[in-house]
Amino acid sequence: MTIDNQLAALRRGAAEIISEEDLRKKLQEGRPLRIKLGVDPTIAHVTLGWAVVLRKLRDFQKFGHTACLVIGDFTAQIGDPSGKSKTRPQLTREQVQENVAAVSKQVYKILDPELTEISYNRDWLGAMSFEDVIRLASRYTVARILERDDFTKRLKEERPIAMHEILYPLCQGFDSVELRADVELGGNDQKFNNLVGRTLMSQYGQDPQVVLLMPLLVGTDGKEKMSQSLGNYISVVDTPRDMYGKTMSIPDHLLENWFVLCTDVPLEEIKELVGASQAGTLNPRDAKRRLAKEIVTLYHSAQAAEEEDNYFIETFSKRNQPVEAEEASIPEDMVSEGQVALHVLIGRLGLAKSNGDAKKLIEAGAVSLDGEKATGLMVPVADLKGKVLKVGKHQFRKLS
RNA sequence: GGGGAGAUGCCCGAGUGGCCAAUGGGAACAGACUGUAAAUCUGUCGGCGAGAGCCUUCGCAGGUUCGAAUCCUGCUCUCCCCA
Repeated sequence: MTIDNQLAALRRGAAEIISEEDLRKKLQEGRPLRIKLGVDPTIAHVTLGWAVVLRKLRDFQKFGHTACLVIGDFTAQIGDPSGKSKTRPQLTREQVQENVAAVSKQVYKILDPELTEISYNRDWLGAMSFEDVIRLASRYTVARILERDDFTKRLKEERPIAMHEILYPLCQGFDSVELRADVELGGNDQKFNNLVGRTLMSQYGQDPQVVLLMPLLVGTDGKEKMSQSLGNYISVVDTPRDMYGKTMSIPDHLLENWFVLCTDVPLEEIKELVGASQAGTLNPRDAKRRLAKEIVTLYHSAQAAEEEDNYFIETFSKRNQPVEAEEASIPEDMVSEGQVALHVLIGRLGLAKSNGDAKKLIEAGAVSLDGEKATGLMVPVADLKGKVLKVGKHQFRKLS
């Protein structure tokens, strides 16, 4: 594959490459490049948002380059200074390794393990003496650190900035020095940190890394970036049903963004799909169905995607009872005098946050049995068995 | 070191002794409408309980009072101004 073709593939979806010329030069050297990606050890899921960057990393692997994952077990104590997170407790190496082991199963759904190298930044950051820290800190100025958006904003809003937070970008930058990274990948919000890496590398006499930034994937809520803590995410290990359903629930304006960042559909085709749905010649819903199928195919299978598409049309478009719903049996101890308290049952089945919540849902008309709205709380068991209980828009249980 | 302001429910923000589980907005959830989209309208929005009601919440710990988010004391944290 020619360098131009490689570049084109790597450029797909990228928000910014600093700089493309540098990247070209590095690619021309013909050796396996070291592509760095920082990993937050506190995460439990690989979300589609993170997958955007991982998929880009995989693109590099396809061209024979090495993925260098840096587990930020040291930096996690600080927490990226978004101002939201407080200083977090130090995790033990064991805890971190457990998390990493759990998450790497998901990561390798995307990455090639053969070309992946994992390191922990506590190994070098934790070993630094106070003197080392001072020396590192002297390489950067306060004014430049405060250029970072978060800091500027917090300063203006009179919100606190702790001393250690301003060291965060330096820590991350130093990782690049330690790893001798050729390229650092990141979400667009990592731009500042990654550029610090460039500066520090030159200061330490290294060839500065190329920074490749991917746009942030907007979450299912259509507003915030997809993240675990906001709950607006799809995990790569979500069931095909959830994955498909959540995708269908994203706002239309996300279509293009998601197609480009989450699928391998060629750009020209995406343009057509998006154009047609905007022009009204294609129902945006159908474009979204395509998107949902692509995503399910990627993480499960084409067959699963087909099945979920059918299920979706049958259950939601045609509003039929689901053909197959998860079975749930009514616990014996809940039956008294032949009656069952419906809200308690819903609570017990985990379909609502609490019994009180379940009661409110019933009052709001969000609960139905075989399509009939439930009204009372006490229901004879006989009227429940064999019926499909629906709670909210998409939770179904076949009672037995 | 000195002076001033502040900490309220998921978030923002009212509330200065009883009518406060706490106005309002946002978020969230649900209903209608739809395409599990958007917009709009409606309802819910601390927990438990069939219910009466009970329990927990207004930075933390004590105190005053029949009664405190509201008053007093101590503590913790944050911001601003001066040095």
